Amino acid sequence: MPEMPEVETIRRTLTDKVTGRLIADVKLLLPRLVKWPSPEEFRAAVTGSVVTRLDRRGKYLLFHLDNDKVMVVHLRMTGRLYHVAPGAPPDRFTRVVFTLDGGDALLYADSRTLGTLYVLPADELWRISGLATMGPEPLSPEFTPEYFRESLAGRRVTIKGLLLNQKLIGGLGNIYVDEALALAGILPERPAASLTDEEAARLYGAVNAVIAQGIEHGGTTFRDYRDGAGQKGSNQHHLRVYGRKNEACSVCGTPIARSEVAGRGTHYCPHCQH
DNA sequence: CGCTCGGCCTGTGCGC
DNA sequence: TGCGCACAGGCCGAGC
Repeated sequence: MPEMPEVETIRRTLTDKVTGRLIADVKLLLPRLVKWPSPEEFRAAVTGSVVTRLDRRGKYLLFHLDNDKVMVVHLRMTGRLYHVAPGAPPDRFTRVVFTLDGGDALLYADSRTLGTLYVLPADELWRISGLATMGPEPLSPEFTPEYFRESLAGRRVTIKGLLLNQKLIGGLGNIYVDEALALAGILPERPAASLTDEEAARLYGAVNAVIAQGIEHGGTTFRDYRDGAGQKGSNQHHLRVYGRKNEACSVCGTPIARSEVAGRGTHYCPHCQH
């Protein structure tokens, strides 16, 4: 579910709840979600450790532990990670329970069970290929207009497909790609290399803008997404095209269209985007 | 190497 | 009301 703004919101809302806290117990209700090492080793490594820092890279959350290991969580489509008080009502989709020393807990819930968990020595994070190959993130110093423009050169893939490629830009997903293209006035199926320098500059600014807006509004909740306190985001009220098929474009009134680009449901304004 | 497609899983909402 | 189908915010690996 979550893209960079959602994962960043989870990180921000969870930081104070977990930093400096002892993980007293780990219940793996669905052990196959642990991708590295074995579920037994995962449980042994995490139990009894203290969280020293909570980081994010792209859509990955990184819990640094005081045993020089890092617990890595990727929520994929429907994962949720949130803090609950002692005795809180159970989440129907709870897959992992991290009980903290105060009896409160960090829950990992996931209806489609596509999420992934790992624990690794801090210097072996390269074992997670998606982390090792991730490109620069929007709003980061490495993500420059020049980097973006050069990334488009010679690319025959659609501009939407390129924006979704985590090796080139880390953290974008289906919602924010559609939103950035709408803000920039560019059609999703355009070949990446066909963008002019002016269009590339506009899209660069739009990518940063929609991500910043998503974070500002605490993420986009359509169905499953919740922040680290279990609360919904509000960015769904500020979207231009995503999920608005047949609704009037806020700029020109033309009905928003939906098609498939790069294998994903795609929303755009057929009048404003070229 | 670049790119597309199928697969992974389960739940929900819609049309009939 | 019940049923089948389309669709879902991500990513990896196979194959062209």
